[in-house]
Amino acid sequence: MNNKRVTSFDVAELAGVSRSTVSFVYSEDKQSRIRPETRQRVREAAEKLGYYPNASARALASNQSNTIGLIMTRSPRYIASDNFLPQIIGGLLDIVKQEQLGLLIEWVEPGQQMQTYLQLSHAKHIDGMIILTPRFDDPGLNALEQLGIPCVLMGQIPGCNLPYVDIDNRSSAKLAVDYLIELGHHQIACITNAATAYSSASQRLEGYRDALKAADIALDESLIRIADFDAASGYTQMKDLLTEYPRFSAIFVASDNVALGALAAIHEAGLSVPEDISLVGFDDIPEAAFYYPKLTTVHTPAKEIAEESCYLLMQLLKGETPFSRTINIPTQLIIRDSTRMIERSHITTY
Amino acid sequence: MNNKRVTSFDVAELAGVSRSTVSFVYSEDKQSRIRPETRQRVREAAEKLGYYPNASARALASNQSNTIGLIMTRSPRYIASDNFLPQIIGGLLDIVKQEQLGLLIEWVEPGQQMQTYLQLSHAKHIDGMIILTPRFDDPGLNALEQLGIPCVLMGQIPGCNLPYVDIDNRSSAKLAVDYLIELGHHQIACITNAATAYSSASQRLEGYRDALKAADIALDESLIRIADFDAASGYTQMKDLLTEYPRFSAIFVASDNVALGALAAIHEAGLSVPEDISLVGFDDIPEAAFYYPKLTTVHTPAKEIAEESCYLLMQLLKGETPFSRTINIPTQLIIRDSTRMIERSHITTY
DNA sequence: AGAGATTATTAACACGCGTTAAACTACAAT
DNA sequence: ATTGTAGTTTAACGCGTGTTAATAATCTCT
Repeated sequence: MNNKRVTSFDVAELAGVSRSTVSFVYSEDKQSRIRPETRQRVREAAEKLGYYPNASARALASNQSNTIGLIMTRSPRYIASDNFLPQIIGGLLDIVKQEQLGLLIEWVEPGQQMQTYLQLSHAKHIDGMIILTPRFDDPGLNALEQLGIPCVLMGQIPGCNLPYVDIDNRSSAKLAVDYLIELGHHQIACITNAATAYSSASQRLEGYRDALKAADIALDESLIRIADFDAASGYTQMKDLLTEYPRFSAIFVASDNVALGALAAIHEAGLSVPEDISLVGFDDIPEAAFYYPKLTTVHTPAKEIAEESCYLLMQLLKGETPFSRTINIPTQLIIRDSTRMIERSHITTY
Repeated sequence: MNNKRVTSFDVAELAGVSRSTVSFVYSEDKQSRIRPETRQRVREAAEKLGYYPNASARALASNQSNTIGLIMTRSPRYIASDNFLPQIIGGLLDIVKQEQLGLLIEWVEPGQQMQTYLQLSHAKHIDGMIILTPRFDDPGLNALEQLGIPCVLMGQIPGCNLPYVDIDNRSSAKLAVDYLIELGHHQIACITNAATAYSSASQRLEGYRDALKAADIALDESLIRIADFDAASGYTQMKDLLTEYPRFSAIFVASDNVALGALAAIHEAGLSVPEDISLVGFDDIPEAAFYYPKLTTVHTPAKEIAEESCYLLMQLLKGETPFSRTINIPTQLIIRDSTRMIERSHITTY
């Protein structure tokens, strides 16, 4: 670095105007106040000097950082193997670029939520935040709600009045299991996508229960396993299920990531999908269409969720009252090759 | 928001000290200057008032934002289906949290690189940046180099003197193809991980060429296909390869993501891996061990790469001269189930 | 041409904190 | 008591920009 930083003062000097004028040129909304030829002169001077407005100074003076935060509620270890995440990030990056915003990524440790949220919002490094996969047991959410900090949840927490964008996990899961039942399956296992402290996990599990109930199938708790976001956990849980309690002809795995592991365990046991076991996943991550077999799964429009969350947050930031503080994105069951009608031989009598 | 923001002035007042003292308490390095009991009083006052130092003001005054940027060189569409990315982000998040830094994510449009880099660094929203998968044809890199902006490449560009952290793509790829040759394969196809403008793609392709050359196998250009990061492109390219030129017994796919699509195309053609075609991937993403069949692939320590990049950048930020400005992380061939000795019947004579 | 109305520009303060150099305190040594 | 000294604290300035209220320039209309 040889030469000093270029400030708006230098630009003003070169353009023969005052610093305020330069500032006005750079705040888009009031452009009408500046005569076009003056603005042109300022822009040229800025270009010549290589002037870029200092973000920190702007943030300090205007009290907004033009940056939003994406807050994740799990540790990096689980972030590293989440194939749903890139879709969210991609979706956000798209909008954020259009809107000239920055995107800051953070994660919170369980037990530190309250402090982290408060710090993030008060430090004003970010103007607002999007919280990915919120947890029931997060005491920080109440604080956010009471303090009225701009915030959008990606996922819904019952009893929490924060704005959110989500799919209807429960009915979507029911849809998936309904389909298995429709194919003639009665003994249907379930592996969750994550610990039930995560709202999406417990809601999907509820949907599974709903479907069984609606079809008058007795719930067998031993057919339920809890996974942990990634394929490895799906593998473990499926293996366990197959050795402990192998009497099921179909399974609902509440996350494609987890389903990949489950598939591996099934193959390893010498069984095949869908011949021996029908499997329905959840999320429809881009890879699901290329798994072996191609996954029947619930399509979750990740990009849309990201976009809606972002727009909703932006409305809150502008102080506008959004049309609705809660947005539900419809899902859709995608039928591919991992499911089929039950074989006669699989039907066990009670 | 009912009450005004709490500033260091308020804390100072309540603690009965001056604002400077508060500031000293919050800058760790000079804590020795403040008497423990005074510091205690300040901390208590801060706690009572709910004081959090304003990030923008700090950044402005100290000329450092304590935030680093992760810059991606492709569009959100390709970010959304990159399963290598979460590992990088997870790795960075880990370090960044320990070091109390922020992580800002950005992407650059081709053609806008120069401007984007300059803006990012001059606006001082970030102190330095990590550029993921740099491209040969990126004119912005020169600018970064000449201006001496703190920056680390994740990936190496020949002729570019910016600090980097990378694996040896070329020799790693050679290793993979050597293994196929060792198994008796002579007709070996290749699908790249991305366009050859990305250094990793062209380097891996070079490694493929090296291996063939070393084994005196004539290079057949028609066995080479260019993919585009994701499974979909792998599927397309493989399908094309199988219809256009089906005479190969093995294939090197320079990315596990792409390999997943390739596998699907192979299955769809009624062939199987490794019986009909042996396949070696690259990256060893966490899912590779659960693909069907489990992928033989080159393990790329993503977490380590992320960590080393982060540490290297931090050294540059502190003005320290790092032990080495270029770091190479060793890779390792992981042998699983997607490769095997060639069948006699596959050996064609020339 | 001159008063009034409009528009363009500027001066001056504010944003909240880091940091240097100076001022103050307490205490030991003279 | 005075001086010296190390240890604490503070006053005051600067970081680069946004924004308001006031001033200057331009235009409109009679």
